[in-house]
Amino acid sequence: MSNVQAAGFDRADARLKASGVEPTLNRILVLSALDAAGRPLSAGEVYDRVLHRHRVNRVTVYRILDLLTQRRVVNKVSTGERSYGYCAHPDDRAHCHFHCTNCGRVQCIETPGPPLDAAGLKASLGLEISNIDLRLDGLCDDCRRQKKHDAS
Amino acid sequence: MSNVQAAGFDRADARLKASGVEPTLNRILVLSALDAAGRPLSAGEVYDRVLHRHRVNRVTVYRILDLLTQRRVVNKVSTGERSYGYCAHPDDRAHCHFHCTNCGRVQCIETPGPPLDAAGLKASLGLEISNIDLRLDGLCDDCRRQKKHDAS
DNA sequence: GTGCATCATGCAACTTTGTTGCATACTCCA
DNA sequence: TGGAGTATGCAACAAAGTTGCATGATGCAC
Repeated sequence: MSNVQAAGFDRADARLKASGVEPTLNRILVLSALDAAGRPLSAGEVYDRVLHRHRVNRVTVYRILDLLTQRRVVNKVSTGERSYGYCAHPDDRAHCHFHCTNCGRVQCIETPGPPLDAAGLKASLGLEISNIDLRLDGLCDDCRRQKKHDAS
Repeated sequence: MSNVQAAGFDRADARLKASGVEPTLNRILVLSALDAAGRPLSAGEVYDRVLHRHRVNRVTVYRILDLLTQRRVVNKVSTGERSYGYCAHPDDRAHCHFHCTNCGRVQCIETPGPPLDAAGLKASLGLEISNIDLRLDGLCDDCRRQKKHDAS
């Protein structure tokens, strides 16, 4: 195992413990896969990546993702595709997600400031808001270049 | 048929024509179901409502919803649940969606102003953004009251 | 150490949601 | 009338997620 991987495992282990979640091997593998990806992964993608290192059941991955979402270790985010994405963020920096309608890829975008005024919204609506999910759809750089190239 | 229904059909018919979509009976029924609901409906819900008036195939409903989404007659929005929601808005007023994590219901929320600075985001990110999907998760009024009641 | 409770995982079967391919029916226009 | 294009139906399929139950591991009391 490379040092990078080992460090990822340690980090995942620590985050699980800090969140009061028993750091089993499967859970560590799930969390470090998400962490390493740096973008939201679907449950299926997480499953594939964990399976690559260790025999695990699909249902177990779903259960772990549910658990981590509940404990707020990971975020469950809309991807614009059929399934939700899961995304592990090292901190609570303001960010949202960009979904390319052409290639389907989703990436995290760190906005300069909070993209919207959550506190103001909560106050003006009088609703108890626990989570905000913001997704932008459009063409990613690659696809835009590709289309320009095709057109010329 | 009540006058309200008839008016809904006429309105749907007009909107389809205005968007360059052939106003078939199925399409009118789909659009007026969405319009009457006043909140995002899943494809399954739309199917049920249309079926209630007229024999139609499930696939046809999916195809109509896709078509209307493409033509921007309806919005496809994240619901926080397993399936996407479709929502017909009479105009482009700023709005987002609220998803109750307890009962699962989704409602449209018209925000006093645009909830976020779309133009600014587009400019600062340099991405071509065609759609913005903003969802707030939390407890709706009913569920909050219920929980308070249970606790006391 | 033995027995018990609790939790994590595996497995199979199932449900829900959405898609595809192909056939049929309808509409419009030459 | 006939042919092109579009809308719909139907069956089969695929993907994503869930449920119920069995097994295995871990920790604690005795």
